[in-house]
Amino acid sequence: MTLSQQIEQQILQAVQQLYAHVVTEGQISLQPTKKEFVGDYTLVVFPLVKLSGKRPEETAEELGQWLVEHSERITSYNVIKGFLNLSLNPRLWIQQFQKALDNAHYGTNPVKDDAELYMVEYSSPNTNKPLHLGHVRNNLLGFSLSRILEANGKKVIKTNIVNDRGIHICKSMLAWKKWGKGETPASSGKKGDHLVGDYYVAFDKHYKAELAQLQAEGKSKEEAEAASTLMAEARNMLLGWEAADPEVRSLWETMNQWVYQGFDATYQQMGVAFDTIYYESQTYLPGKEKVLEGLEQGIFFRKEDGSVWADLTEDGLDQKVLLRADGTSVYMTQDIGTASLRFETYPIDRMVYVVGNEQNYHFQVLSILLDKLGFSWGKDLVHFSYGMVELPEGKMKSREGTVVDADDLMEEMIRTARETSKELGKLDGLTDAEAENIARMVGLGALKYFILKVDPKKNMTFNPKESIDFNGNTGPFIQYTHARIQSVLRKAAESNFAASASEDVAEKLSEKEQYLIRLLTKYPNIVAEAGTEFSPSVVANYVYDLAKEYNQFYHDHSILKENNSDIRGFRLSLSLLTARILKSGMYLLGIEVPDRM
RNA sequence: GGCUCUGUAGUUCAAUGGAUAGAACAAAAGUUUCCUAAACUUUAGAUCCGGGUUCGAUUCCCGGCGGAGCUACCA
Repeated sequence: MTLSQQIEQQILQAVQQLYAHVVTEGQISLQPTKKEFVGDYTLVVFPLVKLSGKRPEETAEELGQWLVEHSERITSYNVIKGFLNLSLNPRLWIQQFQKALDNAHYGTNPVKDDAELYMVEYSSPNTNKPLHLGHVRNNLLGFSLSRILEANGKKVIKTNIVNDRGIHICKSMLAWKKWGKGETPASSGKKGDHLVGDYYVAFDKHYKAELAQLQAEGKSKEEAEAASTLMAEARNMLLGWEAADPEVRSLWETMNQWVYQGFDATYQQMGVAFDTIYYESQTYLPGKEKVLEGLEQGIFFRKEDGSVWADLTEDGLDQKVLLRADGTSVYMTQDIGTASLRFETYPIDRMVYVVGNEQNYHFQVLSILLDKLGFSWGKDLVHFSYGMVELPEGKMKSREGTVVDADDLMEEMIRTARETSKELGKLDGLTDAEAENIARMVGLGALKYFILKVDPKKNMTFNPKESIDFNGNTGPFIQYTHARIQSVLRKAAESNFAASASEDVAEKLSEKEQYLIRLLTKYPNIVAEAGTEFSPSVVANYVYDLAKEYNQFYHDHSILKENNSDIRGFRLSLSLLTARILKSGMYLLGIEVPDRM
């Protein structure tokens, strides 16, 4: 039982004794006392005045008196309006603190054999272009969420669905065939995903030129699109792919391999990984089967043109196409296939899709369709829906060249970190490799923290030129605090100063120290909240608060120069636990923290 | 039109229905003989509008207004 739960129990008793009413925990509103008031926990008494039949202040007074008399834990109280502030025996806090210190994995729960299995899908790229800013948010959220779930004792399988087939892929292939002159990543020195992306852009450019030409000849836009030979060739290539034409398949495999090598490099730099990867080319056929089975069972229906549909009007939605008139599959078909394959392979308890909120409707429909098909888990799937990343000038548009490339962005962040470190003279005495590693951690830390501190469901604005700072509420601020503590701990070790947590210091603590202890002991609640809310931002905001609080403490108190060894030892413990929690919290965000910077 | 999300300082973000709405950046002014100044301190600055529920509303409900997205035989 946690400290606050123990207090709650005693409040329940107090209410029962004083007012002869049995209340449950849910009716009690106990919260940590705000900084500007004296006390540890605050009981909001307004909800209880009906039971007491007295004014709020009077009720609070009575409860406060009873609690001080009957509880060893509560030493004093004060009443402000309807708020009863309770002060605890300071030794209780030292005990809590000691417990945290003794647990190397404080705040997280071990994953047991019988734990629930969560599968988390994220990233989900297309193989026709490199990853961009939108993918960055997706990847960071998916990866962090996986770690948060693990910290809450869940088994997690991280997965990715790669959209590796379709007309868009054929466009890149066709452009390469026409204008590539045999260029390869090796021959050009380009990253494979960028190289393929360049041909996707090249297709678009030539296609536009062709349309302009046709329109200049007097055709309407629609006529021009219908008459385009380029598009016809691309479609023809897709048919070739579907028919397993060896030449098309061979080119497809070659170019996809280039892309995967590029993606792997990006994922590695970003620090994210997957346990298993699915490819649309392997799941669309099983998806078709499921749809056709559904058709036989009368769950779906066929229109005169041959297309297959689901009627969701009873669910308040529209009709949804599942197979085109020519029998080919759509996005939904493939997602049905992927889901059923996954559930056949793994004993999944919860399927979590990390996908942008633009697809809310898609997942609403997917859930219903899976349920109709008889998959009991369908209605339980979780769409972790996050907001778009917008630029100051609005949405990213590849046609207008405003897409922020993931590789460029990371490189830019690391470069800035490198330069800043150099300017601040932080690199003295470090090898080049050490300096570079720090620049990498700091640059990526700044980027990741910037994105993860925002509530996932909100759209966010990203200004490539101004957004990312290294001061204030940022990743580097937290990393810096950690490095600073490590420096103190190194020096303490040199002087043979030991960390300790004697209860005798309890009465001697400053307000800052007391507050820091309270903040530190909140960490398990934060991890739990992040897990139930599916929200890395909860962790991000907490580690920032903690770092800020520690820096104030650090500024106001001497650690190594403190003569009283109990106090010095305690401050060392405080530093130690802060560093450990900062590191742990940042780990949950997928952010590394350096020991010096 | 319908559905979903969203609206907080100049800007980017916080706030289980609770006390005087917190930070950061930008602006102004300070702190280095002392454990890392990527730090610390101070000043100025905000809940889109109108109703309702409540002892209490940034939060919940209704109605406006603004922003984003979906409503594809693209993924």
